[in-house]
Formats: sequence, structure tokens, C-alpha cells
Amino acid sequence: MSDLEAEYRLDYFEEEGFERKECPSCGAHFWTRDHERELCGEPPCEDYSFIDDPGFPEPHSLSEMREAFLSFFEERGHERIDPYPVAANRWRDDVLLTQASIYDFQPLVTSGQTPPPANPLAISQPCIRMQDIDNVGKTGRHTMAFEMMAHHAFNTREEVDEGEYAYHGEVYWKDETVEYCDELFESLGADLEEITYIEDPWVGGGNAGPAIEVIYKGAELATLVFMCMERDPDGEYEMKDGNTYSFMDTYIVDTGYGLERWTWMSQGTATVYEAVYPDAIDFLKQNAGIEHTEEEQAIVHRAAKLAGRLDIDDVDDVEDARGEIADRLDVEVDRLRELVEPLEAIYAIADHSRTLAYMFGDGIVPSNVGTGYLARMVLRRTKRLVDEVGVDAPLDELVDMQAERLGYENRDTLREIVRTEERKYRKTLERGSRKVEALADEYAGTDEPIPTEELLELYDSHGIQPDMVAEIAADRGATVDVPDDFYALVADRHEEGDGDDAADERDERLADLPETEKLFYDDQGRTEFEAVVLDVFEADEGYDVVLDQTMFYPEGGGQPADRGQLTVGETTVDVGDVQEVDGVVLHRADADPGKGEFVRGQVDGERRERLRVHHTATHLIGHAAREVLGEHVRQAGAQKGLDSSRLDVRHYERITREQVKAIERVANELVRNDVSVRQEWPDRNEAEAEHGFDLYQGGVPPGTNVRLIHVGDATCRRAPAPT
RNA sequence: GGGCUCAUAGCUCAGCGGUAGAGUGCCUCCCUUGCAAGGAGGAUGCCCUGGGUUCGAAUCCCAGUGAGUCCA
Repeated sequence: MSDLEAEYRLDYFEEEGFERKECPSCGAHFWTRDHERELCGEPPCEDYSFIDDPGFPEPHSLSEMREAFLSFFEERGHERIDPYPVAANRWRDDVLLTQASIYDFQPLVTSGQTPPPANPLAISQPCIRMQDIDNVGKTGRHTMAFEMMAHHAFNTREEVDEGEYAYHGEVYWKDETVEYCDELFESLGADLEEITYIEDPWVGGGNAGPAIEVIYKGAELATLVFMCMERDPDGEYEMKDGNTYSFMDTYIVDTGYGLERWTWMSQGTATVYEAVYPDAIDFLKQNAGIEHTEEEQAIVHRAAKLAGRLDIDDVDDVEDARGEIADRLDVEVDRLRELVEPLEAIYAIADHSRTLAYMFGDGIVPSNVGTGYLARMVLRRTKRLVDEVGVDAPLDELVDMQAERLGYENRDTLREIVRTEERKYRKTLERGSRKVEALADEYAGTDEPIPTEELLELYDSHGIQPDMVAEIAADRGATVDVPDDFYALVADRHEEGDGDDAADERDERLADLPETEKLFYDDQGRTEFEAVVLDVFEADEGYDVVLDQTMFYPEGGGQPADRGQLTVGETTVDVGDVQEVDGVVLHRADADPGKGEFVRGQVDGERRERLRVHHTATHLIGHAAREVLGEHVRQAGAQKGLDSSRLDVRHYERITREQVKAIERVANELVRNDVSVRQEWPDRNEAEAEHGFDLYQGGVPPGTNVRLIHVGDATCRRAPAPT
């Protein structure tokens, strides 16, 4: 088992006179120019030393810092790339939100299947991380929304054949990356002696590699990740997740420079929030009527300074941390809390408003699933904070302030969304209280408390917190016992009943079969083909036939399956349904054609054609819906049939009869005008740049090129690839 | 993506195999006559959609749609 120590012995460190040290406090290895230094520099080993004493001579605003970073890398041969949406599920289906700049290039670019939009490139990518949500406002450094400034370089090993991956050769690697970092600090006037580079190998998403945390004056300002390994049971490197890894053919420079941190460093304010959105904080403070005496201000300021040292990763830790800070400041904990809590709420409101502006600005619509649900949660949380701390500005205005700053153009829609969502929240709360009241009345007369089962039901299905139940119950003379392990019981509820055995058995046999080759991608017009029967499964009604290749289109994306016949010699069997399981296409036939037989397939061409027409029609509807309701509208699901089809769209409120009529009118107009339908296969990056990620409303196809269907003159240009 | 809940009068909900109910609102009248006053009478429903079980379904089963909620 090797460790990665050698990976960090860079020529650059050598030439610049760096020394490798081990922190006596935390044990981490780090590199420094300062030969006297002992500690690694990162809290909790050391305190922040930039509060009231900025690490850069010039204070920068958020946008000034972003520009400084991007132009720095532009001058050094990097192409500046526009940021991607915060809704990462537009181009990948494994995550909901963009949490790092590298998300923009996963999985197709990082795996080498698709070329990057530029190489090397620099970007400042808005990101949203929900996992720190409880810390926002409290720690002085956590934000839910942030911009990750980054430069990336995509490399492949020289010995790999040109053409095997979508990019070839080495752009640059570790030495240059660290050198750029150093130079960036220097260009901003930092004291290079104070920087420490901490060795901190990175693991994530099946990849791994050496990585370096860059610490300056107590703050982690950047992480330089050298992604170059993949999970491999036989790999020789064991990483911190316990798995073994080996080197791969592609190796990628993945850096992350926190724009907010850098801005904060340049200003030396007590918290990051004051550096990032000073206007919003001033406005909120004034609006909530928060005023402090000089003595109080001093306490708040000193508390903020200490907060960085405390390692707050858990909500439970916050209370402990507050106690410790109070001790060190020699102030009563209650007094400190009273002073600090409203401020914490205001910081969180500013941050959450920005998060919402990103979400709605990028077209996320609140809903009960996916990113829409996350947006809903953030909005409700913000609403509660606003009410608690007594800010009386409407929420849509707070979000709009941020949206304006961020330069979004759909601000009217955005405000409408916020107002609609507030209304819905109010209704949910009312509905909830009524439910609890009825339940409380039922148990008020009895001696029994409201059963735990009811509490679980109220929370899990209706989102009503147990403490709210207790409150209302008390008013009505009923009692409640909330068990200590309440949330564990909720989790238990979600773990009942797993898949059935019959399906598992079939799946196991399927897993041994190769993926069916799909001929319909090559030539959509063809209805006849020849194939070999690889296997036949007996089904409830009929037989599931697996072929080596097929023209039959399986059910998917709301489109019903093709039908047709399979012919073996003189016998013909009817195919009534076609399904796809893990890449294997199952043809449901009324008789067994015989394993190993050679068959001729015939797809019902007329049926296929009608389905195809309906498919195009649903895209017209989607286009019409965007025209009538707004650009935020996207396809939620579709059901295509032979005689009629349905398109579900996502909108922030119920669509009226009139709006449906208007959509129909626009769509019918297109049909009546007999507009032309053209197809083209442009380069993927160019298509994305021109049309945005709304291209992928039906799912993301792989490959360097994507298929675009144009209906009329750019009228319905956003039709995606399948059939 | 998965789990759960709900869909009945304009609104809030009850009914849970035998041809539809309450409160509130609405209309008419009476009593009163100021900020959710009282009394009497009245109108109002494809019980979400489609299939199934049944002599019979708002009620049970399946599918769909919509809304809500919890977990990823």
C-alpha cells in the first residue's frame, strides 16, 4: 500500500524553497516558505488573522474579485467560460444542484467522451450547497450560495492514442497549478510567507487524486485537486474512503477558489456576509430595527473573530461553541445569544435570498420533487427567519434585490413565483393547524396522549413538526409525548418493504446478457431487420424475447412501444409490447420463437409513423406553452398515443382554461402554417452555448454531437434527440 | 428517484357497500339595527378521471391526473 507523498514533491516547491512540515497540532503535512512556521495554519490549529487586518492591500467587492481572478487566468492562456445554471440536473441526472465548477464537466468531459468547451478554461460558477444550511449565518463563513472560481485543464497521457479520448495530451499539471496559485496571491499583494499548502488527498464520485488545501491567514481560500485516479479493486492506492484506486488515462486539474472567501480576505470584515452583501445586510438591519451600542458592537465583533476557530460542523456544536465564546469574552451566554441571534438570522436571510435568486433566475420552479422541492424548503426557511427577526419587507422584494444584482432578466416571473409560493406556504400551515386541531379535540376528552403513530403521520405525510402539534394540543387540552428517537422512527418508516424475489431472479439472468444493439438510432425510417434470438423468458402472458439487435423501439419517455412481428422460417409471432431493462430490450411475443433461432423482424410502420408525428406535436405544445406562460416552463412528462397525446409541463401555478386554449392556438397555428421540419447534428458545446440546457428536456444524450430538430424558423428549436 | 397522505356543496370538512351530510358562505323573510349578533325557511353537488369487483361503489381493488408531505 503506497501513500501519495511522492505526488506532492513538486519541482516548483523545490525551486521556490518550500519546506514540507508536519503540523504538531493536527498531524497534517503541509508546504511553506516560512522555515520558522510550526502549525499548518488552518483553524482550529490557528485563528483567523485577517479580521480587521485584510490579507490583501486593496479591498475588493465581489464583482471586482471575480474580474481580478478571471482576467488573471485569461492573461495566462485560459479561455473565460460563462457559468452554467445552478440546476445541474439540466445536464446530468445524478445530482440536483451544481455544487462545484467541475460539475459542469461531469460526467462526459471528465471521462473523455466529450471535449471541454475550452482547454484550459477559467470560470466563476455559482454553486448551491444545502448540506451546510444549518450553519449559514452562525459560523460567519458558511454560505449556501457561493461562486466557485476555478481554472481547469483536461489532460490525457501522451502514450494514449490520439482519438481515443475527446482531448489529447497534457495542457499543464501540478507544478503550473500551484505556481498559478502563488502568482495570483502575489498579484493581489498577499504575503507569500504566510501561505500554507496542506496535503489533503481528495476522493469523490468514484474518482480520487492528490489535492492541496491553500490556507492564508487562517482561511481556506482554495483547493487544488488533481483528479487522476479511479476506483479499482486491484488498485495500489488506498484512499480515505477505504477503497483502492489506480491511475487513469485522463488527468484533470480541478481547482476551487471561493469567491466569497477571497472577497472577505480583501476586506477583513467580521463575517463573510458583511463583505459579500453589505447593502442587503444594511437594509435588513435597518428594516428589522437592529441597533447596537458601541459596547454591544464590540462584543459582537469579538465573538465573530472567535467563531472561525471553532469547528462547527453540527447544529449541536453551535450551542457548545456559543458557550465557549461567551466564556472567552466573559459575557453571559444568554446576553451573547440575544445580541447575536438576530444578526445570524439577517446573515442567513441575505444568503438565502441570494440562493433563491439563483434558483428561480435559472428557471427552477418550486414543486414537491427534485430541485423544486429544495427551492421550496429554502423559501420557507427564509420566510420563517424573516418573520422571526421582524423584517417587514416582502420576501419577493428581498429575492429581487439579489436577482437584480446577479443580472437576471426574468425578474417579474421570479417575483410572481415567490409570491405564489408564499401563498401556498400559508395555506399549508393553515391546513396543518386545522388537522392538528381536529386531532387534538379528538384526544382532549380522553386520558390518553396523542399516539406517536399520529405524530409520525402528521410529520411524514403533512410536514407538521411535533413541537407544533404539542403547542396546539396544549391549547386544546390534549397531551403529547414526543419520543426522543422521533426522527429515527421517521427513518424506520422509510425502510419497509424491499423488492420482490421473482423480479430479482429474472434480473440476474438479464444481467448476463449483452445490451441489445439499437438499430433505430441509425436509421429511423427502417422497419425491417434480422437478428438472432439470444434468450427467451416465460412471462405471465406470453414470452419475453431477447435479440442481439432490434429496430423495435421500447416504451420510454412517455412513448408507447413499437409493435410488429418476428418471423422464424414459416412461423410468425406477434410482438405486442417492448420494454427495456438495463439496456436489454425485451420483446413481449405471443409465442416462443426459439432460443438461438435466426429471425426476421417487422415493425408496424404505420404505428411508428403516427407515434413519431405525435412526438413532434408534443414538442410544438412545449414550445407553445413557453410562448404563452414564459420561458421557465419545462416539460415534466409526456404520454404519446396513436390518437391523442398529452404533455405535462411545469409551471408555478395551475394553468387556466384560457391559457390552455391559448397554447393550443399557438401550436395549431404552427401546424396550419405547415412549417418545415429540419434536423441537424451540431457540435454539442456549440449547441449548448446557443440554446442553453433547455435542449435536454427529455434527458441528456451522450456524444460529441447532439441532434437538433428545427420546426420552422427557430420557432421550436429546442427539440431534443430521441426519435 | 423512492415512501406516505389527500381529492365530496363557493370554502372547511364528515360519511367509507344500499339513490348525499354538517359548519360556514349565498338567497328570502323576521327580529334587530356599529365593528364575524339572533331566529325561520331555501338554493347549491359527473362525491377528480378511466377501468375492475358487486344485484348495487362517493365508499373496495387497479391505473391515471392533480395537490400536499417526508427521505435521497
